[in-house]
Amino acid sequence: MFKKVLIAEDFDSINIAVAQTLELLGVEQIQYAKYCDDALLKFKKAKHDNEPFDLLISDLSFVTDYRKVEIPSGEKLIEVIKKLDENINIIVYSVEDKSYTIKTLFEVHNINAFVHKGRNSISQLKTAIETLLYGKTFISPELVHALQDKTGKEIDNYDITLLTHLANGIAIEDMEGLFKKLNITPNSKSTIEKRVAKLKDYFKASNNIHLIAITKDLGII
Amino acid sequence: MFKKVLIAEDFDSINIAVAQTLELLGVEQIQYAKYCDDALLKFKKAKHDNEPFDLLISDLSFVTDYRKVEIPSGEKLIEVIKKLDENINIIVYSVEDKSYTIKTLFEVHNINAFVHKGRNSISQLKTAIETLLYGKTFISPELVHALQDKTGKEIDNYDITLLTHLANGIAIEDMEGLFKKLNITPNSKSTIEKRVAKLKDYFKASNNIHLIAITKDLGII
DNA sequence: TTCCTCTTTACGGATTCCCGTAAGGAATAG
DNA sequence: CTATTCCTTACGGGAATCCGTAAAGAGGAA
Repeated sequence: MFKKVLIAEDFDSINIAVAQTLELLGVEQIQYAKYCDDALLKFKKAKHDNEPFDLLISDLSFVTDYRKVEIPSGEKLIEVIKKLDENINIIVYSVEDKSYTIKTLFEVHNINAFVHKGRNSISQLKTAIETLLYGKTFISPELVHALQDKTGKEIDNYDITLLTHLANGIAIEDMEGLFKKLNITPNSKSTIEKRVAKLKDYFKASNNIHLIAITKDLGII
Repeated sequence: MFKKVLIAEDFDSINIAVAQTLELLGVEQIQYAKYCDDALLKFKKAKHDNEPFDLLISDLSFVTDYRKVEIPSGEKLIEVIKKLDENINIIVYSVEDKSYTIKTLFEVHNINAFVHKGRNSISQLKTAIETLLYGKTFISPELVHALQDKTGKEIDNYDITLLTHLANGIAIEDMEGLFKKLNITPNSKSTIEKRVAKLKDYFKASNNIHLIAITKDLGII
């Protein structure tokens, strides 16, 4: 079993549950942090003391509050920690279900497991930990499709920028001028109209209002 | 202290933490349900057995999965349970922070407390429970502002219906016919246009797209 | 009733959206 | 080199929107 585990998670209730789970699994040393910055500090201190963590369990999104932070997200935290310790095991424990994000975590950041917060996530977390001990990777069953799914690959940053400005009340009429000012290309009214039409087609929206409602519901903007 | 508490919450990790908290507070009987439908069943059974719950702690949003459910949300669950037992204490434990939603919960559904899931929500939950024992209501400090927010007071059901259909892609052109079919008055294109204009003015939206984006963000639709 | 006010309808013009077609330009293949 | 393809840009017409004004209807008070 892992000896020393670090939990990075902002919600106190989830911290309690994960810590309890680790205890029941026989983990001897459990530490947790509600901010990524604190997690990094604890990680560095442990490494410096020659008692490094052998497992990190991290959330992805952290609520921003009054406190000013350096590391805003779990993804960034993982990136930083991986640079400091190539061999640490990492489990992401998150509500995230976007295939693009999950794919990036495995393929770019080399995480070992992705456990999807949900109705049975604690037992999945246990399974993930045991799977890691055998040197294998784990992903929640309901998300295995995400690794081969290509949804989201077709929506790029340009689309998201466009949708965001649309949702902020910018008329397509004015989008051309705005994009030119922001140095975003392509920026002709015609191409912008075409791109919006493509998005409407893609999301099966009947008009621009519908499109914004749908993409907001999907959390794309 | 409360004797018998029902938890309605889909995430297992949060269920564990809330149950542990209740135990530490000395609650004797704790039951939990991961689906609203199950929560209602347990509630009815307890009432039928003459051993009713005296407190419900409920989430608001429940992830939909393969299972077909009757009650999709915590709000609906609260509505149903309140009809069966006028006097039950209700704590909503949710990540929700939209003032309209929170205000509705207190003013329409008469909940007793709203605890905002976050970094210190478990201690807030304890405070909420103790506050309820004194017959008072509780809301997380970071959300007290939500209750005095004026937004939503002047928005009636007609507006919400209109906005919802707009968000579903119905053109104003077709709204007149739809409203007549649904026996909603007023239903002339002109009046509908005026109402939409009023809403745009109220929410400071620059066009209909912007309007839908804003009202979706506020949780009105 | 008559006056007054508020709401609902009706109508029209200016603007914007929506959706075609077509031309211009860059990259690639043969 | 030309041919092809893909992307961008230009332009125009019909549809829907946005935003006025004005008329018709509903309800209340005296």
